[in-house]
Amino acid sequence: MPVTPNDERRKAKQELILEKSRLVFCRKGFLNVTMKDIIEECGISRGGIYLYFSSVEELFQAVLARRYKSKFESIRKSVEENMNFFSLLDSYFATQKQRLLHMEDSLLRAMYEYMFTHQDTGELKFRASQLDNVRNSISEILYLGVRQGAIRDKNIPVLAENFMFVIEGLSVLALIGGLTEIQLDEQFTLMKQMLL
Amino acid sequence: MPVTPNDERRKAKQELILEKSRLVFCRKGFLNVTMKDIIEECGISRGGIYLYFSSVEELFQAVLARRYKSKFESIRKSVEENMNFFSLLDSYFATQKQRLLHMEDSLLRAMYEYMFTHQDTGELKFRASQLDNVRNSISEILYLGVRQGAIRDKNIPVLAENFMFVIEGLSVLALIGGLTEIQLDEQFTLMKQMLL
Amino acid sequence: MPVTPNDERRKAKQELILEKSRLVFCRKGFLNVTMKDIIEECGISRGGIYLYFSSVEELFQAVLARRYKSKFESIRKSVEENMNFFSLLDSYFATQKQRLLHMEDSLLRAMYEYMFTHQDTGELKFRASQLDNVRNSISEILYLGVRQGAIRDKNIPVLAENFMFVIEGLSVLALIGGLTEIQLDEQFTLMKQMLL
Amino acid sequence: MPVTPNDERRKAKQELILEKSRLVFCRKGFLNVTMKDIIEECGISRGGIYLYFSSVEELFQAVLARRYKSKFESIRKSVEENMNFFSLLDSYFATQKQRLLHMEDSLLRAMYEYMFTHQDTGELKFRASQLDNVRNSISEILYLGVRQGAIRDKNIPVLAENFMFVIEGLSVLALIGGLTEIQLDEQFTLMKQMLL
DNA sequence: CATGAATGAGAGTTCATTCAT
DNA sequence: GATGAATGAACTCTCATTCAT
Repeated sequence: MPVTPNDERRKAKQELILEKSRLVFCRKGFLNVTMKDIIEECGISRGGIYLYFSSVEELFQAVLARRYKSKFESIRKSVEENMNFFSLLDSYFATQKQRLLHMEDSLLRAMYEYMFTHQDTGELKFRASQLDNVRNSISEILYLGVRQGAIRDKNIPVLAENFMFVIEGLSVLALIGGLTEIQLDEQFTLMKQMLL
Repeated sequence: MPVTPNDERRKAKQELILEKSRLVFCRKGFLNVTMKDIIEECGISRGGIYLYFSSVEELFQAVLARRYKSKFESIRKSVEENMNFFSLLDSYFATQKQRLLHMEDSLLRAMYEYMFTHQDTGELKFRASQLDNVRNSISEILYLGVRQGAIRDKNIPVLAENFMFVIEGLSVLALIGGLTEIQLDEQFTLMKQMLL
Repeated sequence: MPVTPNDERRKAKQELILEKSRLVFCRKGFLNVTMKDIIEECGISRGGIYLYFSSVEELFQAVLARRYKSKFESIRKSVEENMNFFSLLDSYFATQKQRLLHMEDSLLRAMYEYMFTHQDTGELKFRASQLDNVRNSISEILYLGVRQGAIRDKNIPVLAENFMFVIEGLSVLALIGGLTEIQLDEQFTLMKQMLL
Repeated sequence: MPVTPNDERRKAKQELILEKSRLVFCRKGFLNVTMKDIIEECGISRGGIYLYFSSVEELFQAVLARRYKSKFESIRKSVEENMNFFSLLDSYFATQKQRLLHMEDSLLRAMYEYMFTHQDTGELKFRASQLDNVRNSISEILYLGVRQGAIRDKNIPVLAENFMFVIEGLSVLALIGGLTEIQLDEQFTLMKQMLL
């Protein structure tokens, strides 16, 4: 709920709030976060937060928006630059591996909590669109492989979606704390085998 | 929770509470359920519920425990009876399909909500053990296929785990409302192809 | 917001709350009254009041309803019993005089505050209907006088309304503290002269 | 409120604030007006208003003071000029009628709200003095009628006060939305009859 | 003088949990 | 055992007022 425009200090403060809030959401998820948590982390006053965000929901959406703004840009870029398929695939898997092994820094838990409790309000399109992004990214990578002759053009969309589902499943297991590096490697290896 | 034994009425009442509560959890998930919802559905008094369960958490755990007690029994039985592999696999996929297309009757949403908000308390082993069950069930089915010569014995554990992850991913998408029957069929078809 | 019916203790407590609240409304008007004032006067807990009334508004309406339930009954009765016109008129004026000279025990200030701040919500019909009652009471008294031949049947409705307006004006002055007994007597005397 | 003199800009700004505030008070009454409403209507800054008025109360008092400064001047003038009594009376009633039928442009609602919530502070003498003005104005008009031989010199003070009360009663009804033009005309007609 | 970001007291409301009956 | 009235901690949100710039 911005009150007045054109102010750099405002922007800076907003940025501070978003960053501090992100830490809170990573630590506590979404549902257990109260405005009190936010203001304590930000060192701001009880009423002050409302000058920037009028609810935890709005704040969380802003945190997500900021976070995932340009996450899939680099992949697209690599594809356009016709990077070597296997390198790109390995790089993609490596990135996912990093993410999955360090869930404590991730907003994913918060996002799930947000999703499941906001089913009715239609605001969960956010996560759906994120999944779209994942699928599209994988899809682009696979089509790159096809163009480079590295893999056969056999049902790429379904394959991409399969990888997306596996990664989502891995994410859930990671969140509940039962995912090992070995399991991860096994799955990524299997996925690569599926391409041949 | 007093444990005065030899009281059938107590058992019956407990059962009633669990069944009614299950309906509530299916309808509202876990986090939006209050004691009021429970007691209203059960027609029990506000204080009375505490004679059986001392918190919504405990109640939910009991509901889950009752629910998933003998869910994987039939698969084990079919395996022991050396049922035809492809029939069993199709049957398993059909069961999953039913479940995934009718999430409104399912406790899954509630379970996710419970999981994500109870990370710290170590009580999320429950879901982990459920995933174990899924993996083991699939694993048993696949080894049946191997024994019947229907598929090759190639990395069955990893394959079973892969299927588990895919199903978990499908579940998430089902919960956020973006899963179609076509997507489901595509994935199940793909999984079958992977076996050959 | 009653939760359960048939309970005498509930009725008694409700009655207690209404009576204590009335005192608060007399003392502080309507607008400056908070739930805190109410619970402190009632010796009830913060949440407890919501078991009976879900807002100060609802509480105030209940106080009014209880208060003015059978206020105009006695007049009607006297009219039906064909009481002597001048006695009834004097009695009516005496009652009003008592009321106007002891505004500190009256809900009138609270009612004005309620009225003026609830113009839009259509709930101010309450005061309008009270004014109706005043007018009707006066009207009945005057027509009694006509029937007894004490006064002429000359424009009774307008006259009754005039008296109502004068009394309303007197009430306002009483509330702002500028009304003397002499002024009152002068006006009542004048009104009587108007009838001849 | 600093009183740095010899500053015309200050005077002008103060005047602007008073006029804009008056509009707000007419529109929203007194109690629902916040400093935010004022500063938005005035286009002044949040802190700036405090350079001129240190509270909504003070501001409202100033608005009233400005408003009713010379309201009764014209009547006095007409009386001094020995204007025809019946013309002046009709003119006075016509003015009142206009006011009573267009309460939405009036500060009266705001004034009542102010009065009733500021009983203790002794600042409600303001309205009392306004009523004095009304009574005095009517009184002067009636004495003019006596001097012109149009009416008898019979209890003019009490009669004037009676008219004042009726008008006050009419005002209240007008404010709660139940006053019709017919009722008004009836009362004004009745008042004229009382003079004969 | 003027600004508007920041403050913090305090209002309303909900709900798990207790305890006299 | 069973009841449900009562509790009070915790939460969200508003707004008059202050103060560094």
